[in-house]
Amino acid sequence: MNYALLCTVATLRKLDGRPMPDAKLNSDTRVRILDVSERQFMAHGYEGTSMRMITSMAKVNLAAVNYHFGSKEGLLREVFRRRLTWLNSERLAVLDALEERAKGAPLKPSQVLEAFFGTLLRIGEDESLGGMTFLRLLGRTLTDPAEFIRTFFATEYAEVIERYKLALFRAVPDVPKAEIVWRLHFMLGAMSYAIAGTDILRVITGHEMSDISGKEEGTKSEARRLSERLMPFLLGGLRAALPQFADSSNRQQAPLAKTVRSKSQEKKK
Amino acid sequence: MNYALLCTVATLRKLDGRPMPDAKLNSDTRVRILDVSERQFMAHGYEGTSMRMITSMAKVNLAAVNYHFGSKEGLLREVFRRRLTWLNSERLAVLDALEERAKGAPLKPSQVLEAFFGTLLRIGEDESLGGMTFLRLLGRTLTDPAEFIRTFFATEYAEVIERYKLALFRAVPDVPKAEIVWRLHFMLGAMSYAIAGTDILRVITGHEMSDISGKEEGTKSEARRLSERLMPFLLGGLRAALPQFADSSNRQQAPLAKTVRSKSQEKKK
DNA sequence: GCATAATTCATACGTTCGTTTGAATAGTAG
DNA sequence: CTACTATTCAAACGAACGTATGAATTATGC
Repeated sequence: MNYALLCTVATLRKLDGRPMPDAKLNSDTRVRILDVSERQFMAHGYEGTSMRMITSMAKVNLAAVNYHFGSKEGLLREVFRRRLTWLNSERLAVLDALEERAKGAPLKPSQVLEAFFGTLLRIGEDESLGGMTFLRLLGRTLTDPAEFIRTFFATEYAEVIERYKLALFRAVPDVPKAEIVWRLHFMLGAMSYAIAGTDILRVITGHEMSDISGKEEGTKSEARRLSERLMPFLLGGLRAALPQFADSSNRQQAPLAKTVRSKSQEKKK
Repeated sequence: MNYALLCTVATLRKLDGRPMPDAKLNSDTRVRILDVSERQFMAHGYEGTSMRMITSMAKVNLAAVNYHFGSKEGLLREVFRRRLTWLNSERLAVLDALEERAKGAPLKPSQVLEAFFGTLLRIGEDESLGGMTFLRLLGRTLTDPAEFIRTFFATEYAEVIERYKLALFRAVPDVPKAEIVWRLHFMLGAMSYAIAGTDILRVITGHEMSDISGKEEGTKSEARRLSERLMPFLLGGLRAALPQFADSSNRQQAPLAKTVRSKSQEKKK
């Protein structure tokens, strides 16, 4: 399995430590498979995309995927790795630069969010980084229940999340840390979902959005338009007023709508 | 295909218009299949769940699904329909009650959000409405790229979205309508993602969240804890300061982090 | 140019998929 | 009981799945 890796190892041994030429890692076949896979996984999901779809559309032999990536799982991992390594190292670099310039002072919340989400959304403007295709794929895959996908993302994101969590703790000192973690959670969700773009809203109200915003923003990329809307929303949510904790007698506190239970059909015990 | 429906039609004709007895629609086999499917679709996704998983786990014959629901797609639709019809009619009823009580005055933003998201989250507290299992399934399926799923949700949600959109327009008059639609979009995402719960954050920082919040909230349901955190975040995002539109010369306005491009690896043209 | 490694190719393997079929059984109204 | 409908069941269908194999082809180092 994965003969390409075996060959690579052999080559490396012969090259005696010198870095492997990019040509090997960026062969036509490899990138064609990755490009097509990115698009197909985005359009049909991981399980909904077959190797035969990919190989026929990429005009390569059926066995090519297993040769170059070992397995379908290996292919998906590589599809993400080639984008995420850039993204997350860039995120760390941006944060490093900001903190260095701040000379120890806490960053502004907007700076932290801009560094984290702005860097991501820049991918959508740059086709060589994956463009909107990869952004949509990312948004949709973050909620995929498959185990190997979850663990892959967990390890791939661990360092970045940790760094930005700490930066947010310092940037928003008046919000409890646990609350910030929750809100980071929510912000990731708002972003993924907005990016995925498979939602109901676009079907129903999509016209309005593009109509109204289309006046002066015709030249702007989809990613930039999204970013200008998303960042204020995230900032507002991050700095929102704290939830007033109910008094310890937590019965009958419920604001959850139970107003019209009579109107709904009777509940069967 | 779908012999059960054929039988149903025949029965209805014999019953001459009288409502069909519930026993037919709620046979043991039917609900056992639906319950198991709900859980399996949640855990492994639609494509990742096979009919043999479902039927063996529900202890019914393999052909039972096709008999009762016609196809796998029909099964998924029914899994959602039996929960969403309650959810969305309840949402409409709650909104009706609120607007009636307000006597024509605009509702408060918190009321609208509470009606929309609170009603949803109440499902998580009530096992007979689907509980957290269904909430997670819903969150994960909302980003599923499959066409028949998207169109199903679009029609299923159309009326509710339209009503709540109008309510939000009136509740937040100082935010442009197009902006509100975007933010409704973002709020749906934050909620779905938070509900889906397969994210990176829970793996990395899950302990902290439950540690800190676990003092006095041990008795609260998972859905209620989520709701208390989510609603302030959504409110803050909904009412956030408007994005300052860049002047029409939209070049070089970019706040998108391009600070440390030198640090990242050189970009190949 | 020759030997060797790297890649491509056609083909096949063994599974598993969703669905169908026709007979067997359970349920029900007259 | 009888006639009929509704449901369950075991078995099989063809198709599509991910992967493996060994020969053929191309590229590479000396």
